[in-house]
Order: sequence, then C-alpha cells, then structure tokens
Amino acid sequence: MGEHFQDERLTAVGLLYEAFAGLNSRFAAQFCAHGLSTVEFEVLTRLARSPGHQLRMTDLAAQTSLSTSGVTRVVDRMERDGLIGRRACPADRRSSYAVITQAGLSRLDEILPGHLELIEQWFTGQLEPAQLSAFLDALRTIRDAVHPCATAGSTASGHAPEHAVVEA
Amino acid sequence: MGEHFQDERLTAVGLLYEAFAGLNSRFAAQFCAHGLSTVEFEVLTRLARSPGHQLRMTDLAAQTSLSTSGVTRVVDRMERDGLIGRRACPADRRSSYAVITQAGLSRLDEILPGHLELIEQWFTGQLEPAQLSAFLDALRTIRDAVHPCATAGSTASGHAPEHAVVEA
DNA sequence: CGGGGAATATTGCCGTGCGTATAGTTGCTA
DNA sequence: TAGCAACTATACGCACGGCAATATTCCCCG
Repeated sequence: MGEHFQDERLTAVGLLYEAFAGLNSRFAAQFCAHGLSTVEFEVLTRLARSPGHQLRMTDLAAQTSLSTSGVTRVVDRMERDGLIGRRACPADRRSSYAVITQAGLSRLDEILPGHLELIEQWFTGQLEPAQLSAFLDALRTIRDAVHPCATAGSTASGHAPEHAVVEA
Repeated sequence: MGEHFQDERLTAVGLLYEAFAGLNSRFAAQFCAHGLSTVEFEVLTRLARSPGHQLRMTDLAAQTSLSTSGVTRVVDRMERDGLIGRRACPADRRSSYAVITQAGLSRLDEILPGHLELIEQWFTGQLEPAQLSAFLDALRTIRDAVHPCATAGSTASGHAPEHAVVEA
C-alpha cells in the first residue's frame, strides 16, 4: 500500500474527524454546563418536537436508537430532575407517555442559543464552504482511485456484517 | 417565549442534530464492524499520522482528550488485539511509546474506504450544499433575533462554562 | 554529589450508563 | 375465560473511563 497515498487519506480523514470530534465535545460540554447529557438533550428535543410534547416510551426508544430499558432510565433521571414527566396513556394502559414539562422547555430555551451559535461557528469557521467543497472533491478523487466501482465489498477481517449501517 | 419561534429553532436544531447523530452512529457501526470502538479508531489514526508511527502515552492522551489512565487502558486493549505495541523510550525511561503495528495499519486500510464513502454520502446526500447555506442563513437570522449583540465571544477553543447554569 | 520536587505510566476503586434477560401488568381475541 | 401479544420496569452484568495513589525516573538546585 503506497505510503504516500495512505498519508493523503489519513490526513484528510484525520482533519475531518478532528473537526467532528471537536464539535461533539463542545456540544457535550455545553449540554453539561446546563446539567444535561447528550442523550438527555436528544430526548428533550424529541419530546419538544412531538405532537402534544409527548411520546410513548417505546416510540421514544425507537427515535433515539436507545433500548427501551435505556429510555426507562433516562426518563427516570430526567423525571427526577423535573425536566419531563410520565403520563398514563388513556387509550392503552400498558403504555405511558413521556411528556416534557415547562421546566424542560425552559431548559431547552436556555441551551438553544448557544447551541446554534456553536453550529454556526463550526460551519463558518472550522469548515469554510470553499474548503469544504475542495475537500469533498479530493475525497471523491481519492475514493475513486481506490474503489473504481466502489462496491465496498471489502470483506474485512472476517469480523462481521461489513457495512452494517443501521440507524433509523 | 414564543411558541412559534421556538418551533422554528427546534426543527432546525432537531434536523441538524439528527444528521450529526446519524453520522456518528454510522461511524460507530462501521468501526464496530471492523472490531474497533470510536476511540480506538481515533488512536489508530493519530498514531498513523504521527512521525515514526508512534506517540508517547502522554501525548496520545493530550491529543485524544482522554486521561492518561484512559490511554493506558485503550492501549492495553489494542495491544492485546495486536493493533499497536509499546516501545520503551530510549531518551526517557519514564516514557513509553505507543506504536502502530502492521496489523493496525492494515486495519486502518480496511476501514478508510468505507469511512470516506460515508463522509461523502453525508455531505452530498444528507446535507445538500444549497440546503446547507440556506440553513446557515436561517440560523444566523434566528440567532440574531435572539441575541442582537451575541458577542459570542469566546471559547472557540476552551471549554469555558459559558452560561454556567446551575441546577444539578 | 545528593536530595527534593516534577514528570510519567500504571493500577485499584468507583461511578456511570447501557444492553440482555426476566418479570409484571394490561390489552386483545377466540 | 383463557391464552397470547404488547408494553414497561427491574435485576444483573459488563465495558469504559476518571480520580487518586503508587512506583519509577528525570532534573534542578544547593
């Protein structure tokens, strides 16, 4: 494997990865400054965007790629903090709704401005549009050179479902 | 706090956040398919990009925003898997180098194509350039409306608590 | 030359957080 | 009414990482 070539890809991936990791950690730091974890923020936004500001536990789990038990616990924590509450489902007494409270909405209101600011900084600062498109061109070139027909059938180290891309 | 306005911001943040979260989880899934965790991938790229394919434990910790003990343990795992090795530092017998092995480089080679592909898909698919700039404009507008003087001062690089809100 | 303090890596201890498997409850249908 | 399905909550265990303590080595200053 050409060393030089590998270097090219590595620096490209490395730089971009740094940028992503940096953004993630800044997100986390900002959430933390407001007493939230990443998943808790996600739960909050999901609920806030849902009709009636509520969601069944199962649906919440499905929409956050968390297991149902994980959702139970997150909701436990956030209920303890007063950010969300549980509400019995009138139609089906097996289900229960997680519903965002006024405190939860306020918390979201506190976080959003800084969050948006961070996003904008990232895109306009760290990732100049021109830089970005140039980078993407380079990416494509490199990739085409490696995988003329993509296919990606690489057969890894006998480890697993290859490109098992999941996600909802 | 205007409900309508809040909704605007929420959908904006929510959509973007989904995009980021989706990318993250796809990254993780891909790494996992090759038997790596996220930090392990980061360590691998960091070492591969370093002169001599090696880095002192402390430096590795500094560059990965992991504590030194965390690095020790990650290196333990990866050494056990044969992806990297330890090498005594000739100049300073307190230090030791983590050095990437041939197997580690090969593993990286297996991962990179799919990784690059994913990145390109994300930028060109999920985040159309036109969409993106429009979105950023909207962002800016919204933000300005909320924080006329924003200031934003700061913290492009540290993790200052910013609006350190209490609440446990 | 010697001693104290700084730097470095490792390890024990512990908290966190999640997933799997299990249990308990309620709804639905024959 | 019985039995199966759907839903949530809990028990258990695991992986991960930070903090603080420890051992070793280096370096500076008297």
